Amino acid sequence: MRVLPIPPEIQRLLPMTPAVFYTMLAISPGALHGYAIMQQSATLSSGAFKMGPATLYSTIQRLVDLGLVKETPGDVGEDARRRYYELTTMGRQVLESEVARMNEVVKLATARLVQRTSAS
Amino acid sequence: MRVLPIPPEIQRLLPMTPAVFYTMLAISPGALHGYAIMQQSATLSSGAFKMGPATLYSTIQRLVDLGLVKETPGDVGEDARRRYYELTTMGRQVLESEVARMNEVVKLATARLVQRTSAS
DNA sequence: TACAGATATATCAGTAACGGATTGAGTCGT
DNA sequence: ACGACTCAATCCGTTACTGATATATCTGTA
Repeated sequence: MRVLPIPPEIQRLLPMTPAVFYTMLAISPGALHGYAIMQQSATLSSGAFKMGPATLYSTIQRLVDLGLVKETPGDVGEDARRRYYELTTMGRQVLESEVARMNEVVKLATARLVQRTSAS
Repeated sequence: MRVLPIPPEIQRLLPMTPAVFYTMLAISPGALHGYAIMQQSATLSSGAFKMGPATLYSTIQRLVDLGLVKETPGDVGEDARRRYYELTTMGRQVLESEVARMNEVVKLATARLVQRTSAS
């Protein structure tokens, strides 16, 4: 399987902020419209992360500009207001690389949190 | 082992931004001074995350104000400029809860990234 | 003891990201 | 045809981040 190199302007947004990460994670199995992305983000984080509409739409716009997300037509006969977004191939790779980084960090942090010294 | 509940004003900063997370992770095994925190953050992220001094010191100040980090005296006879910071008990709990969240998300995301649909 | 270079803290000014509130329009049940 | 909900979108203020820069101190070395 071929993996394109991630260009530097994309590298700059790694590690991802929570808004970027949950937005991309929400649409990773398939296209979703904005409102659904908001709801999915809350669900995926067990309610810990609630994105407002301003954050959502500005984040989507940024990701589209960067070529990580693209708009796609929804099914015919559906709510005409809905605008669907999905990951591009590069978007998927970037998300995968972010998940890999998080996986490393979690292992590292788990080990680190054992060797405690002092605190108050 | 007793675990204090995390107050709502702290919950608001979860999920953590990269700057907050790496700062806290850097000092999790024991107190470090600012400059060392900067270097550790870069090391812990394999060079992916490089914090400038402005981000570092404003982040530290915020964490001190929130009671997650406190300044502690360094060893005598050391470089007098150095100011050391360590996690408070609450800070450690918050970091632990963030790591737990990340662990969940990684599992969830790994599963999600398998069930791919389409992309370009 | 003077100098160079690395270490270390700190702030400034600007930008990027975020968040709450709100608007407005379309959908659906009754 | 009314009200409740869904959905996209933007306004405006705040928070967080960044690069550049300033200032001082420490360490080695010649």
